[in-house]
Amino acid sequence: MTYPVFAVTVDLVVLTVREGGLHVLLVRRGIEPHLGAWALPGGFVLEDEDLPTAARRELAEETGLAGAGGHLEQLASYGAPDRDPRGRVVTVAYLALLPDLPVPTAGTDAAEAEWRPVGKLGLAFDHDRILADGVERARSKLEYTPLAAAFCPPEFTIAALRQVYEAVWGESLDPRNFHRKATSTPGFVSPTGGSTEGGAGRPARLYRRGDATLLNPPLLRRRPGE
Amino acid sequence: MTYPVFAVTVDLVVLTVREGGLHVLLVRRGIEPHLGAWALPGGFVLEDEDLPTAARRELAEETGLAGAGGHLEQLASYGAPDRDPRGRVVTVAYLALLPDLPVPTAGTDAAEAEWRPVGKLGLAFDHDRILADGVERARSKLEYTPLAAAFCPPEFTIAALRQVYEAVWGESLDPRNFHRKATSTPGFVSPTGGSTEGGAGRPARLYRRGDATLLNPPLLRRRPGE
DNA sequence: CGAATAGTGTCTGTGAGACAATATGTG
DNA sequence: CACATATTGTCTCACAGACACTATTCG
Repeated sequence: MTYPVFAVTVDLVVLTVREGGLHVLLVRRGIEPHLGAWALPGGFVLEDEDLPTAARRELAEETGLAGAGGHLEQLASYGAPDRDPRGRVVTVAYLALLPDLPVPTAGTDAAEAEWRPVGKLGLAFDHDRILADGVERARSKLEYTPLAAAFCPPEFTIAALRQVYEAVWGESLDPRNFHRKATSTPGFVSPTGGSTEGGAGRPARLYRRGDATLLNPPLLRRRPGE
Repeated sequence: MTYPVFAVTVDLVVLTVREGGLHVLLVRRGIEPHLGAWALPGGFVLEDEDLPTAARRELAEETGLAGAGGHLEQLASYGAPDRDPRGRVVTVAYLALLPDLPVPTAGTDAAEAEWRPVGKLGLAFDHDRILADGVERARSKLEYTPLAAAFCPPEFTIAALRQVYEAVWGESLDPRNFHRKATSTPGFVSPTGGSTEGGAGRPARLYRRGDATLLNPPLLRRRPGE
């Protein structure tokens, strides 16, 4: 008895916060199918390569940045029979959260790459769906984990952390209550001792990411209409 | 340029609550590799078959039960190069939550099938890891979703629902506080109007699953040592 | 009635959210 | 000093958890 043959790819939902909004890294496809369309970065899993390894390799190739302080996790897999005209292709999607970084370099298969605000983007394949799943995952994870810090540089202010929440959730939070919550939740952030300088207003203390993996208690977003 | 060829399987973490504990459905393998070892039920994805379709088909084949009131969702994918000696096999694991049902019938590839309490089981392939991920997912989901009802028959009592939580989380909950919480959280359960009869003590009202997809506020478990 | 289980009421502590007040920089 | 931003304090309400109490059935 024989079984169908598949190709396996990894696709990346690479998110960052810039200009007050959540942005995703897209590449313009340089090969068929969907030549010229925008798509999530990704590529085939190689012989003898594990899935997380493939994801990290693609991330490095497409962004030129080896997960500098960011976060990478598996999102979900997609394998509808007609999702790729070349044949049966199952893609394992990964979600990456990165600090705001210079415009990425295009990879081998990609003619161009750029950050785009998340939304209805008309991407190649089933990438709109994958992006939507990734954004929803990121929104949820900010509630229960300290991952918002993955969007920040190694040292950051409480205000910067709050702006991450505001950008990802698309709602504004009270700076005073957020400050108290962030600094009092065990393991969320830890002070570096340093402060900002040169800006307007009182200097802010700097923090780095704490050692907790789960926020307790969580930081729940407002649930619209429930 | 050519790319590696994979086989794709779906494996199922099928959980139920029986005898006060969380149990997983295992099959004894009837073919190589790992002939005779216990493993999660699963099989190859067929030509022209979507991943959720394959998962539902395997669930029906291995349990003889077409998701009667239960719940099925994708868990994660596993694709280490050496996870299957036959070659590159990526498996997409699905998590199924079912009410307690009669002992399942063995499927085509399985010599036997039975419910086993979850724990360290020494399963074939990387199935111990997959099982652990599935159990952890189930534990988390009970906090934020009304999925505990997927472990119950269509109509159930609040006490039965509480026993699901106690079994999955492995801790005991105050029946009175749980009752108030379950009945006051919007969309968690809705009364059928009926009651139990014949048992000891006051009859309990019957409920069915509510229409909420997310519990608000959530029902948080005790976090050990955080 | 007594045992058993279902369901309600009350109290207390914690934390979220609204918002006043204070601290400490820059121009 | 005026202004801007950071940080702390106070008040109130909602809810979790502890637990007394009432309700309803069976034997």
